[in-house]
Amino acid sequence: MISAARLFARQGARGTSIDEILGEAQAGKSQFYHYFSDKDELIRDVHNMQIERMLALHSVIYEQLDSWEGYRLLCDTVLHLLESQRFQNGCPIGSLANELAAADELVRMDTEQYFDRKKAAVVRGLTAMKLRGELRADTDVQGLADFVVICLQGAKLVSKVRRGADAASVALEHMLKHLQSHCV
Amino acid sequence: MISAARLFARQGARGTSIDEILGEAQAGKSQFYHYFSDKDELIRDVHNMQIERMLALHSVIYEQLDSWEGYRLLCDTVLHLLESQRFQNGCPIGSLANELAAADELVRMDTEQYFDRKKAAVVRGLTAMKLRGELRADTDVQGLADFVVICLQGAKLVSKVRRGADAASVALEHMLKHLQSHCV
DNA sequence: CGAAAATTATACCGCACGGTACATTAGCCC
DNA sequence: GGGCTAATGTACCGTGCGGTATAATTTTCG
Repeated sequence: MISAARLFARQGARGTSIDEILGEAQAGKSQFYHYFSDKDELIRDVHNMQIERMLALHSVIYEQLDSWEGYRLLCDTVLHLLESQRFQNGCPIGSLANELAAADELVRMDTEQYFDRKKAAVVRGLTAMKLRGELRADTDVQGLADFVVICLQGAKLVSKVRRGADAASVALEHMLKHLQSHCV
Repeated sequence: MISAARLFARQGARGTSIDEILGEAQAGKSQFYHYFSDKDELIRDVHNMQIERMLALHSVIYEQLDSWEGYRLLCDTVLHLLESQRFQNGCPIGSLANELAAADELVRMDTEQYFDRKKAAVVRGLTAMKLRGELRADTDVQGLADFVVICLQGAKLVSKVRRGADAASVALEHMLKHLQSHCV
């Protein structure tokens, strides 16, 4: 399954055959159909695994989103993750969602929930700052959280196409600046 | 070819068979292989057509990016385009790039150029405003242009997953606000 | 008209893919 | 050990796919 995840991130789900996965995982077909009913189920399971994996990986950061250092850390972490794969993969969740959102409603909904949870983390952080009086009282926390999610997702897509972090990192810098413009 | 474009936008390139395209286009296989050497060539041609089509469709708006009304018009147009397809397609160029950037270097490079041209339009507009003294002299025009491209791309992806424009439109509103924060 | 060239229809090929059948092994409980 | 179930190996099947061959049709133009 982790082989599948890696291949899906690189080539997409439809661009990866079951045999290819099994080849890399050194497994036979019988094992596959013992654990999964069909390819769609594998895809959904892999996708959910990636979602949980990503949320877990960033959980520590998500708890720091009540400070600008937290947001900077978030951006840096995202960029480093992209760089560690030489900008060839982009966002595994976003990529798979983009590929299959129209074809597989379950994938679409799971991805929507992923965005919701990511957004919720930002909302928590910004709300805490607001309550502490660090942000102006009229700050649109919900809207800013959507803004952050969209910027991150866009940055990951563009860095994949550009095979580099330059545009993404400077854009995220502007995202940060906009957040900070809501300081009292 | 316009049938192919429509199907690719809905189901992705790999999720669309040649026969399916020919069925909708009411054409035979011989015609296809008369005009294209293989499926990859069709994909690239469709992709380039979409790029030119999109740039042409927005060319009037791109000339107005030296005013905030221009940027608002850009956001509104993008959102309306998404809505007109009931948020099922997202960005045809971004989606195809996301699907094939890793597999087809030509698609990747064409998409990169598309981003470049989009960015250039923003750079032109902002530079004009800067020269007119409407923007602060230290405004990072290049960075802001990357920022705009990334926000738009992210907004299109998220609206596709969310099947709605709410998050996207509020995020683009914040993008606008950030741009305007560079006023003198 | 009539030959040459471009265009279209249709039947077909090879194959890689998703999925199945069935035999074999390994673990487990009594 | 012996019987039972879960796990694995492997050979195979049907089909939908990308792509080809070839013939029929239309168009072009002298």
